[in-house]
Amino acid sequence: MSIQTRRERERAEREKLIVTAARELAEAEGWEAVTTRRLAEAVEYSQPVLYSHFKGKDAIMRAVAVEGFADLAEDLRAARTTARDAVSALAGVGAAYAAFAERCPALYDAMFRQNVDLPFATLEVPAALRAGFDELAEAVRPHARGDDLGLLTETYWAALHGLVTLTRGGRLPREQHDRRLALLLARFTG
Amino acid sequence: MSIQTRRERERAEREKLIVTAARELAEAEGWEAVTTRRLAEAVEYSQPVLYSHFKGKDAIMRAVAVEGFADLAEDLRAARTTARDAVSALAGVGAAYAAFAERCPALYDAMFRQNVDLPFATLEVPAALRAGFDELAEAVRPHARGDDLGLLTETYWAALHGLVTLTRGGRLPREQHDRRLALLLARFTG
DNA sequence: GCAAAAGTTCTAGCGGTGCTAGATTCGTGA
DNA sequence: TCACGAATCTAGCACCGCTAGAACTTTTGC
Repeated sequence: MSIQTRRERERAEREKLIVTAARELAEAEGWEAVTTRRLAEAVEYSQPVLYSHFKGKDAIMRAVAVEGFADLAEDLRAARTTARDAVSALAGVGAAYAAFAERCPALYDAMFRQNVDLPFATLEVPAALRAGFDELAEAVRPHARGDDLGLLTETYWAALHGLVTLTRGGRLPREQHDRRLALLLARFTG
Repeated sequence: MSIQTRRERERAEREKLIVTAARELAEAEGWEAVTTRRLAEAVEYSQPVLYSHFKGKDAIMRAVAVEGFADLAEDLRAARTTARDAVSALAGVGAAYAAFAERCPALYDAMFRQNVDLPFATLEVPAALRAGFDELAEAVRPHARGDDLGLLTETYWAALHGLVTLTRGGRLPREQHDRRLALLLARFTG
């Protein structure tokens, strides 16, 4: 049992190394710079090793995304629990969400912009994702009035996502970003 | 002057042909299927001809996007002008926007998801883009209350964009799409 | 009318991509 | 010590965006 477990441990460590290297390279130079050759060089293995861990490049991006869900959930939780009242809680999670996207653009892309099919609707991965969504939902709850909480949270999330992605794509001028967040907040807090 | 103008006309026609072929191929099989080789084959010219019209593949996508701005503006205008009242006008442009994104996903991607720098903030291209934004703004105006109209319109637009992209990326279940639009509407009409 | 010049389009190829088959090296158990 | 099985690498496939230079066509000057 010893040799086998050591091997499995080493394998897991190397997998983690790949994911971390991919994330760092993506954050430093964008996902288009994350090629299998450069990634293999970064972890000091040959390309085929990547494929013994992941089915392909998309699967690596997905693994990076899953890491990100946990980070985001943490940020949102911190923002919500330190807020004084219901309004500032919703404002806080909104600002935290936008700040996360700003701070880790490549990670955010892997999580929410990648076209590849993440198991969003399934039960497997989304533990951390679900946690993040629940944080949003708790912040939204006091302002739900009669509306369906899940749907309203999804709508608030979508609005944040839209603001974040349009701003980063150069479609919205960054200067007024905070004012747009404030407008959104006002409409959701009534 | 005759020969010269005929040449220019033929050149313009071929350019139009390239853009149309790119748009159709993208809509049929997605942008990842639009390679310079396949596109050249579709217009029955060799690859380098594409580069005598456009600087590169990104420039072709941009040309497709510009076409789309005009189409979208038209849809939004139709939706707004046929609405009975201020609330149904805002609902109408929202639904029209979402329908456009649903009907022409590849075109929508070129317009609003592509990372390449479209001159959004400049004065050159955005005639049609500006027209579309103005339609949104006119629909938002009656619900602006004291808020800055431009910023509020941008916020509404971003919310629509978020709903549309998250839904298409599989992040939000499509079934409840209309209910989310309704919730967004309710929050913006107060 | 015809060769030279100008302009246009093509063939062929560069360096890169994601991915993989088959050779090779390595740690392991008899 | 050595044969075996697993882990890893080398080398290569088909494709990508893009371009230099050859080949062809059209226009021009005589």
